[in-house]
Amino acid sequence: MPNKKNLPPIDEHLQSIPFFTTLDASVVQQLVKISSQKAYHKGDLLFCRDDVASHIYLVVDGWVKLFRETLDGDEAVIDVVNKGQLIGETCLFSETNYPFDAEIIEDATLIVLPTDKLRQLANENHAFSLALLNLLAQNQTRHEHEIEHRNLQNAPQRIGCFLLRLCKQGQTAPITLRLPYDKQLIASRLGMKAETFSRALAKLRKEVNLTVEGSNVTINDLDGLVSHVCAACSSCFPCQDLSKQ
Amino acid sequence: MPNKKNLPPIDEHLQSIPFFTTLDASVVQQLVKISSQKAYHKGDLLFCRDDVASHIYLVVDGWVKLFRETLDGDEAVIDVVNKGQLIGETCLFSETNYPFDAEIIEDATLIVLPTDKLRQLANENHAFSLALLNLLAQNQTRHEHEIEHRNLQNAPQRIGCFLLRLCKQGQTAPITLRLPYDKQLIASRLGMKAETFSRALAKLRKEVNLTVEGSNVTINDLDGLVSHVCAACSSCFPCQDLSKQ
DNA sequence: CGACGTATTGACTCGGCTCAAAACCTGTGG
DNA sequence: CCACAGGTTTTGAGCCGAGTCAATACGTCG
Repeated sequence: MPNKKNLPPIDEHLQSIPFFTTLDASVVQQLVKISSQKAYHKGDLLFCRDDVASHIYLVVDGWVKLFRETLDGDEAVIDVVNKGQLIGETCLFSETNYPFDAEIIEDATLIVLPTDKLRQLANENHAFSLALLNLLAQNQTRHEHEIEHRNLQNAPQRIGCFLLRLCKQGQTAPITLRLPYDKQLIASRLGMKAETFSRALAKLRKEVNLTVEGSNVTINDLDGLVSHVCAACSSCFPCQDLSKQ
Repeated sequence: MPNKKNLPPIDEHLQSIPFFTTLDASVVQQLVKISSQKAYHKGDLLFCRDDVASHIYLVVDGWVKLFRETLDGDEAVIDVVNKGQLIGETCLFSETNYPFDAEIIEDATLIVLPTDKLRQLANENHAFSLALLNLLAQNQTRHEHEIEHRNLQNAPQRIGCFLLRLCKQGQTAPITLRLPYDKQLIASRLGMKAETFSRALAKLRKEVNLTVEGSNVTINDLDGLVSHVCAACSSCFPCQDLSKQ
């Protein structure tokens, strides 16, 4: 599954990842020393729930689905993460085993970090702990919003919200964007079924003037979309806290 | 609203709170020095969303509702917290203003901690940062489960899950417990309406043999309840990770 | 006892789910 | 270049769980 060929050096990517930019050079150097970079392909299973968490991962590129399966065979998508996000970071502290399954859903490049070394680094290096605190605090806020969204927004609104979060800060008027992974998965990511997604997107299309062609979506009336979506939310676009999805 | 009369010394409570027991005496002393303890009454508003987060709080006793309001006037309950839980801790790091409203819903005693001092302590004291990391990591896992629950469990199952989490580790056979706050709020905490709660509890009562008298609930068939509830969840009772609600 | 807040019940609506069929894509091999 | 196979997405019909609104019951406190 993983391959190691033809990857640019780790340092090169680190600049562009928010989590690392707050760290000073010496810590980054230590991180580079203990980490490696690997490429993964769509469909690869990164790890399973309850496996001992020997490594945690930082996404350089691509998309990874984090999910759980119930006894009934149902699946809950906890999150779908991309560039700049850590995977399995809770295992550095509160638990030793992964709390979910992780699957690559778009070809990905990940930085692989051994848990024990990282734990040690956190114990020895105060600055690194503080960076992690920042990250976890941000995650917490993000999760709280997620709970709110799944509670108060209906299907079309959740989709609209998802689209808005794909927009780059400061874009205007007609915005065309490409859905980052297939509709099936976006549906689960938003806590609905694929059929519901399809119908809800169609509804949204009419109500706020979207153009949909395959996985390209154009927002023709940004203000209209915002007022439709953000009425059922406690924050309003552009919701900075949530910029990282 | 808050009053200061007749409260036992802070130190006395700290022993019993998990977050503090991992800290060594010197840190606890520092915390005691900068903190005060206050009593609040049902209905008090602790703080509002977007207020500058001058203090964060540790619950010694009582229940506090954390919630958000949308433009539409709808309300989403993010969490309802009690003994041992921190309130507003994300404001130490990722943001300066409270991300939700907080209201006292059962008479409460809180330890009040000034944000700036606490931030300073985290910056100076590595052990304290590590304790916070632990806490935030635990929170994250808890929130991820919450997302799963609201996704996969139906109303009766969510109620059953709530009841199970009220059980103390190791209890058996007929367990009687008292609902910690009114049914209206439990309903919102579980992401449903009061009427739905009422009907769903009635349904659960028949299906797994509960006895309900006002706010006292007796679980007559623990295994039955567990198998009914935990089928729609990726964890199974007793789900240790979630012990703190 | 009456009054108010909380909880339950009833009748109805509606959003999202299920299952099944059709349409649409994309890539492959002839 | 077309035909076909596989997956993905859309559409349709019907169902069911949860929400809504309004009325009733219950409890508790004055």
